[in-house]
Amino acid sequence: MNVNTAKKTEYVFKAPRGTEDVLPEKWALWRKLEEAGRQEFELCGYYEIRTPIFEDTRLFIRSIGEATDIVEKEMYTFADSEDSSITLRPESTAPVMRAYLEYELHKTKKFQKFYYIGPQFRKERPQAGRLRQFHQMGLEAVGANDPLLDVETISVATRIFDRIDLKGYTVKINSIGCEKCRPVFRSILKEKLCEHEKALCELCQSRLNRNVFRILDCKNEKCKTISHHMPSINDYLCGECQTHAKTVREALLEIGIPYIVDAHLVRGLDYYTKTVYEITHSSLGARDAICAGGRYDNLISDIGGPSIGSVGFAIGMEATILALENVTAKKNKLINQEVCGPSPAVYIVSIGEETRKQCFSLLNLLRRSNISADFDYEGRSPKAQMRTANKLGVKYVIVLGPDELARGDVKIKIMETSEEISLKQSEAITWFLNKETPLKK
RNA sequence: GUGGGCGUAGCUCAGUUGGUUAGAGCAUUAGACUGUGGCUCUAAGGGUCGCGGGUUCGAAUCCCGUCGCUCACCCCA
Repeated sequence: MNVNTAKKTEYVFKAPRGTEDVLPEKWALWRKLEEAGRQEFELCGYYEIRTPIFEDTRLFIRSIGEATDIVEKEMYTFADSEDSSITLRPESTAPVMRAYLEYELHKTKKFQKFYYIGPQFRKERPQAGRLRQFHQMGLEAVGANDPLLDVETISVATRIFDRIDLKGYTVKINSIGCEKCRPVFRSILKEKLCEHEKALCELCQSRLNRNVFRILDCKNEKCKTISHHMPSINDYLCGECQTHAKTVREALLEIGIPYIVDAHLVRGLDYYTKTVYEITHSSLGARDAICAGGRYDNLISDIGGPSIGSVGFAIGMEATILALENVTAKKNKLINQEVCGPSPAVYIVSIGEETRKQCFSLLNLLRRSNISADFDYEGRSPKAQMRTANKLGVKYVIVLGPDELARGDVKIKIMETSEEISLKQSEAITWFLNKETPLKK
């Protein structure tokens, strides 16, 4: 039966807006990135943590900030009982911190390193590299104030990108001060910008009261000129923040990670302090960040824990994969083979209905011996089965028809050379197991 | 939430100032080779031209609406 006979109008369901299916042919890229991440995280002493996909809504309101866009209009929030509201996580830092506090991990060991990989949810209008269900891979180093730790996290991120061979990324860093110096800078900046209020774009005028720092990031030419003449946060950092920033920059230089200091790099969330950074990729569009992170010394106390400094980042997996595709000329299929290898190693071709049972039995013997194998479930002609075997890229085909059955043997065809050999059925498994190239998955 | 662009076969796309029965390549299936893959040749299947309305003798083509996708703005790990 031809699958195409179904009328298109019968397919009424589509993946919800802003979500994406990762089809098998593209899965290899995800797997490559995920495995590179796990290897690097674990190499550096980070342990995986898995938190729920949804949390008490109040956790995000408290950590992200009530007046932010995320909380105001982008969260997937719903009631799960009369008096409790839950929210699909829009980010994972707060959940990780919640777990850290809930199990009082800081009491057994103050300093701990975690990593996570998983989906996040935000109800935004989708665009390049931005989805409503998106995936992040990130780490949180909790409970230490050492500036070298900030550098460690940056180095982990860059090595993950190096592992997947992603060329062309840029590390941008800045310091946004702490709860001592940041408010001072904020009021000075606001005061100076108010002098130019009328020259600012409409949006920036409203930013004056909501989020002054973002004006520094505006793309409007007029605003750019104005903000160019504004003081830099770096001139207002307190002694401690200055030393911290200096150490971070020197250490980056020392371990050979190129970076640029971007005084206009600001983070929207209130919990960031001191070091903030972003890794961008030039091949992406307007939304060019593939990793963002920084230090957050106030978050834990904000959600009811002790005053402990931490630093973390999140890698946007969709954006990273987009960037990787942009710089990789190869087709997805090739990458697929590279990562997952041809599957399976052996294909069994049955001839005639009466041999299928024996073939199926042989298939299971192979699999029990850890040899990857498959066979035809569509009852197709030997020729068609061979074609399938070829497309799969198997190294060996086992042919079992009435002739072989009568003699009690099987024919093995080595695809690369077209050479065929006959073996007793009982010897076939041993023959495969003795091959130089392991056939195990 | 705001704005731009685009919707033709499974995929990538042609389709003339509006004119008979809407095409190609790739992919799929099959034959040439009825027990054997790749290469080649041949053939077949696959379309409500996103959907609805309008203009017209006549619409894939023009107009309006709508839905979807996409890019950008806003915002942002």
